[in-house]
Amino acid sequence: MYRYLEQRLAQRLLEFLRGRYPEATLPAVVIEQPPKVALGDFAIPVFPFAKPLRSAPLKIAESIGAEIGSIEGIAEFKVAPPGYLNVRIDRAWLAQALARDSVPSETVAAGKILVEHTSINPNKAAHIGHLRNAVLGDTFVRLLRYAGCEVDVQNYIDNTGVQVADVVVGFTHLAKKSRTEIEALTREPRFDYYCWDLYARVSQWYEQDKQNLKARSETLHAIEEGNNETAAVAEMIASAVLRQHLETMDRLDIEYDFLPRESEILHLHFWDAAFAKLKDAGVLIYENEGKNKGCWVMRRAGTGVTLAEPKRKMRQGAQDYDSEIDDILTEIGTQAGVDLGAREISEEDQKVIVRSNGTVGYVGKDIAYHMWKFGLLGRDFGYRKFYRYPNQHECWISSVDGEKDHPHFGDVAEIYNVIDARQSEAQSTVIEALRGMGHNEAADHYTHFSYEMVALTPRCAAELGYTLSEEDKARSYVEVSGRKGFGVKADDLLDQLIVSAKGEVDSRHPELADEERQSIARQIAVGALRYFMLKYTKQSVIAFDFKEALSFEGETGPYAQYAVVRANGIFNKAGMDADDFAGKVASKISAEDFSQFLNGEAADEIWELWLASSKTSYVVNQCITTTEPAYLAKHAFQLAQLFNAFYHRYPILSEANEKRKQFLLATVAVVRRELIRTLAVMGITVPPVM
RNA sequence: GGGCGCGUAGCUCAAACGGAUAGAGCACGGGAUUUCUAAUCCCGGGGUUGCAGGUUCGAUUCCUGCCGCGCCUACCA
Repeated sequence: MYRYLEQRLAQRLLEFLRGRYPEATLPAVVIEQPPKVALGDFAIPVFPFAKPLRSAPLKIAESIGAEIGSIEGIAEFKVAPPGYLNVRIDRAWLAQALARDSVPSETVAAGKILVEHTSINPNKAAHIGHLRNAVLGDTFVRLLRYAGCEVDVQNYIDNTGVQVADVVVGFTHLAKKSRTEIEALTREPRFDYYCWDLYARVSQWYEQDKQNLKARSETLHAIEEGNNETAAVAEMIASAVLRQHLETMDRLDIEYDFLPRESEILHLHFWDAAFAKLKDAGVLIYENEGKNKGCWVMRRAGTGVTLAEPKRKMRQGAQDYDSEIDDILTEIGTQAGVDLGAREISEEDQKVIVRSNGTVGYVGKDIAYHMWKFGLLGRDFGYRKFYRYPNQHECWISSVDGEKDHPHFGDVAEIYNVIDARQSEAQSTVIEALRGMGHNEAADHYTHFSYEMVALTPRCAAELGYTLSEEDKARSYVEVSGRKGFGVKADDLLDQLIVSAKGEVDSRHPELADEERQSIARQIAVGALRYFMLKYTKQSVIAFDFKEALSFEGETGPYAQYAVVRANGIFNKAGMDADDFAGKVASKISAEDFSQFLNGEAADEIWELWLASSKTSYVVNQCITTTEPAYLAKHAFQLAQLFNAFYHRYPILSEANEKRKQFLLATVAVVRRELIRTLAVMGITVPPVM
């Protein structure tokens, strides 16, 4: 509702200004939120209008407030020095709309959206870095779905890379296991943990003697080749580890629709199709000399002069974009002696796509894969059922020979790739390749959802028994490394959270059956973990520390869950059903009652709760446009915090004035509803008791 | 060397688009309801937003330079 009102206000303001000052070129109207509710609910800084209108900010604010006329849902305009026009929402109007839970119709962009996340190499157990990726990705999927978008979720599996080869080498050369022995191991519950250790051992083994690396290249070659014993073993291992990753993520309620694998990109010759198109478009250049002699190379993203990017940014950002900029940029290019059609790329700006031996690197495969995503490749995967979730949801996997009946993946309008910041150059290269082939539309709808890594604090590393170099000890964090077996495994962390939560539940609710306490503990653990991964903004490196991650107090998931449990407690005590009450709120409280109980300074505190409750869709929208789910966590925390203060200050069931009691119950019901929704988008459910 | 990012309270982090007195949590000190209540609430100390300039009515936010830190920069994936 808040978003709806903001849009309406912005529109009316624009109409008014255009009508009132037809000659003046006016800056864009910005609508902000005042620092305090007492000031108002929206704030419009009018400073930018002072110069074009040749008038003092306060005067302008005054005239707008006086002349704009009435707007439904807006109560009044108030001028505030040094130059703000503050807007008060009609509190009763908004409360009624919220009580009815009326959702203004929204237009959703047409076309399917593809979100790719998780993408763990299937050669070891998932660790906390992977958890951040999966939680961010899954939450973004939920955000898009909440906004009404149609979304496919993909988890890309690199099952033919060196990482898988390494663990195969571990089984064959170090553990010396036969195929049947390995097969038996894959059925063990923590096969991925076994691989975790083996992978670390293999890395050490390579370091002991560089000759050992021969085993790696032979194995890798055999895997890529396919149709042999080594490839079959690799496939068996990768599939088993993948299955365990899916189980791990399912513990956090994270599901996928499709698992495209590199092996099919290879065996279905996606690259051949892409290669031909890239050569035709002149994106790839054959290098005749230098260190990259005999390779097909591409210009590294971000090097050289390109006009497309700055122009696009200007178009999006500036309303007064002037086509003259076009000419200016071309002029600059000419003066600098840059011929945009030039084929020469300096050696350091070259990115090798096809090696001199004719094999393609991973960026090349990624380009082909992304052409497939946008339906630009002219080829498709085969599809096979791979994993059925307990809720019967089917997850498909790529296959050379697919099943006859299958859903259609790919060919989407927009994609989001949740991949950590270290890969931003590779991502940009793929985007530039699309642009180079003339697929600007696709490139514009390609978003690298970039985030920073999860690292360990030196203290945490010490707790886990790792010995650090003096240099590392001095750092504020140390990068995790699957190769070294250095990190916190996802399942271990979740197990630890569950144990910790279970202890709390046991002491608080000894009357419950153990099974029930276990289930509550799981919900709390998932809430804590998912919240923890979401509360940091994407570009912040999470320096992981057990103390922070295991906390259930303050700005945490359990804090927010607890607020809902408290709200439920009120209704339970009153012998009412919370959802049922929420559905009838609108008919129970008249506009006069709302008006009476929400207006006046004393009501500001409760109004703040209603106002915050109205912001869910506003926040969801903000999260999507900025690809930043952290705002959602902030919203949940704010709702919970306001509610807890309210809960403490206002006794509800003992309220003598019956109308006021109904109003207070309505407040609880609406906040509860919005908090449950917000948590659901974060993938967090609420236990019956805590 | 080049590219990207970061630097805010003792610690971990907020402050989208430049806006009103830079906010939370943790930690620390003090306090709270016979109630729907303690995974909670209230109060308190804590800050020259790395440094120096610039643009602006206004800068944590934009620009330039410097200092410090991280990541990327393979014919690995």
